[in-house]
Amino acid sequence: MLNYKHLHYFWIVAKEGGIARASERLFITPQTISGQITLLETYFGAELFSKVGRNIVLTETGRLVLNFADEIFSLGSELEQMMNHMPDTRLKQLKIGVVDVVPKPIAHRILSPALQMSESIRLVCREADLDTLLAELAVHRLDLVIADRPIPPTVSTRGYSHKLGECTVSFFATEKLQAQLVGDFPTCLNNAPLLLPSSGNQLRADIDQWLDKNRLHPQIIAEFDDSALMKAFGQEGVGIFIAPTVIEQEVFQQYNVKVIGQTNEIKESFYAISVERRIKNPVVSNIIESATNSLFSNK
Amino acid sequence: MLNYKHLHYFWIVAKEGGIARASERLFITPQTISGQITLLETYFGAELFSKVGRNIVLTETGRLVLNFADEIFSLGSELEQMMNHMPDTRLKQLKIGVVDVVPKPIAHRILSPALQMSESIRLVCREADLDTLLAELAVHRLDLVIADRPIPPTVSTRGYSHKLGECTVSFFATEKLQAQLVGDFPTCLNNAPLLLPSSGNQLRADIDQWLDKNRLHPQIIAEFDDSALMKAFGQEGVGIFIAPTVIEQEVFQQYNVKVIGQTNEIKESFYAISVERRIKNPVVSNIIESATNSLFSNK
DNA sequence: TAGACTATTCGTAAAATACGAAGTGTAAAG
DNA sequence: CTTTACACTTCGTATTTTACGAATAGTCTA
Repeated sequence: MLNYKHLHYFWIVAKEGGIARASERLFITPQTISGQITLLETYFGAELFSKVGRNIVLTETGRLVLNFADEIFSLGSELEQMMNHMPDTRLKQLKIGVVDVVPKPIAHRILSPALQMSESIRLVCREADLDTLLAELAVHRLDLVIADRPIPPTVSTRGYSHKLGECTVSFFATEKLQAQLVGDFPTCLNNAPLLLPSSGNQLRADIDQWLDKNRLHPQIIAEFDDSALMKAFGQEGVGIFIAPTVIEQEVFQQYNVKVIGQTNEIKESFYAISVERRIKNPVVSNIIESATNSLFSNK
Repeated sequence: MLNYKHLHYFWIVAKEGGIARASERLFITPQTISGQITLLETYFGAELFSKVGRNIVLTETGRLVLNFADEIFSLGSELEQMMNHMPDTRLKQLKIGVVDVVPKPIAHRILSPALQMSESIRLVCREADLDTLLAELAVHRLDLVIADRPIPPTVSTRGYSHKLGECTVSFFATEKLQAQLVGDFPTCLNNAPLLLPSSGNQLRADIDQWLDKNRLHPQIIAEFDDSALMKAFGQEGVGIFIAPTVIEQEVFQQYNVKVIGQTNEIKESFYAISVERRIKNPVVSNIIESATNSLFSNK
């Protein structure tokens, strides 16, 4: 096994041009360095330095080795530098995956308890589709996944879904678009332009079922994986979109739209998915507990 | 100072996915590895692994460090591999610089004693102009320089010139070119096409002086740094060229030309230049001795 | 030729690394 | 639900590696 300490001494000696100068820089006596370099030469089975006068100079082989040492130790010091400039990572960081169909204000409500806890923690949020996040959860790259549905039985990943709560949804549209609608809600949805979550999401299935049951036939303009992107389109008056009733206020403010109707028949649910049945991480259990108790209760 | 042994254990553990498996591969007990990795984490001031169940997994920081470790240790094993496949470099290699104006057959004659010695040595020849070679000699990248002149006093480089011998030169030309010449040698050189070593070489200075003294005015077609290149041009009948008389045979055979004349007034000398006055390398001293004694004596 | 300088060898001291014994916590099997 | 097996860790001690002081050998400079 190559001894990197020996190689390091060799490197310094080669760069300083002598054992004496290297010893001054390393605060190590010359005889030690000399000995260690001899050991390295024995290991390699090749002379790295040759004596000339009272000095030593690199042999051809030595020059070859020096090239490698240069690369190796510059990588090493790069690594050290990186670690020095790292914000102290020993304070726990909590890695959360949020399925992109979950509305951002909801995600914020669910996660905010983590930031209000006494211990200072770093929240690391990652957004993607459910499959991707479950895969990362499986290899412990995530501590928790926030989704709009429980873990699908078709997925091989092990995991436990904790229901956080459910809420009704409202339909939003810009004032201008609202004026063009004919009839009352929900009849007015017929032939109206509609923006929907993409297939495969729980909410989408519920919406489709509800539309079917009520014999409503809107014009589906677009489908989105990301709820925020959908709202951005909605803000431009492209179509009607759907969001949880509890975040009406945020949606009004942020997107400048109005509610055109609301139904109790569609419920959007939210789940926290973890690898372990019994949550051990205190922060995670706090999040789940808070959400279960008060997320959609009296707010 | 970063401990590369610790980093190496970290690397194996990360790649094997656990301390237990790493310990089997390294033939080192788990408790040692565990301890060393803890030391590395303390040094970095960051957790590299986090426990999950009874296993450990990389933290975000750990993944970052792993990237560096990957590069560092693949360089290391590349280095080891290189050293394993190296022809045993402990057998001495003799690095010789040959000034390019020195005719190749002469260089071969001078150096051949080195290859016939009992100890097996590797001869490393480098060809360039005198200045370049002297610079490399100064930093001990060469053991000896073969030149056609002693070390110039203008050069700051320290070094000692050992005269190896001198010899007369002959003028060569293709048969066809020879037929076109008018008059006897050396008068025939007037207006004849001539190929010469480039300025700055000792031989060139001698030739110029000789031409001047004999009131000869040849037509100088081209100048060459490299004697072999000059002969290659001569072979094509472009002009007359000059080479040591002692290698007439080789020149006839190789370049298909004939001698048109010879003078005792121009002598080409050869020198061995070393850094030390007293030669200590036995092979080098053998070369110098052999050349001094028998290079141009009775061959 | 003396004195300064560089590298080296040797024996010993200090530091690091490795191991055995024992302990903790987790997951899987009975 | 208990038992067993497994993965990692802690502690004290043995071993190996690394570092140093003293002394040697060779080289350059004044």
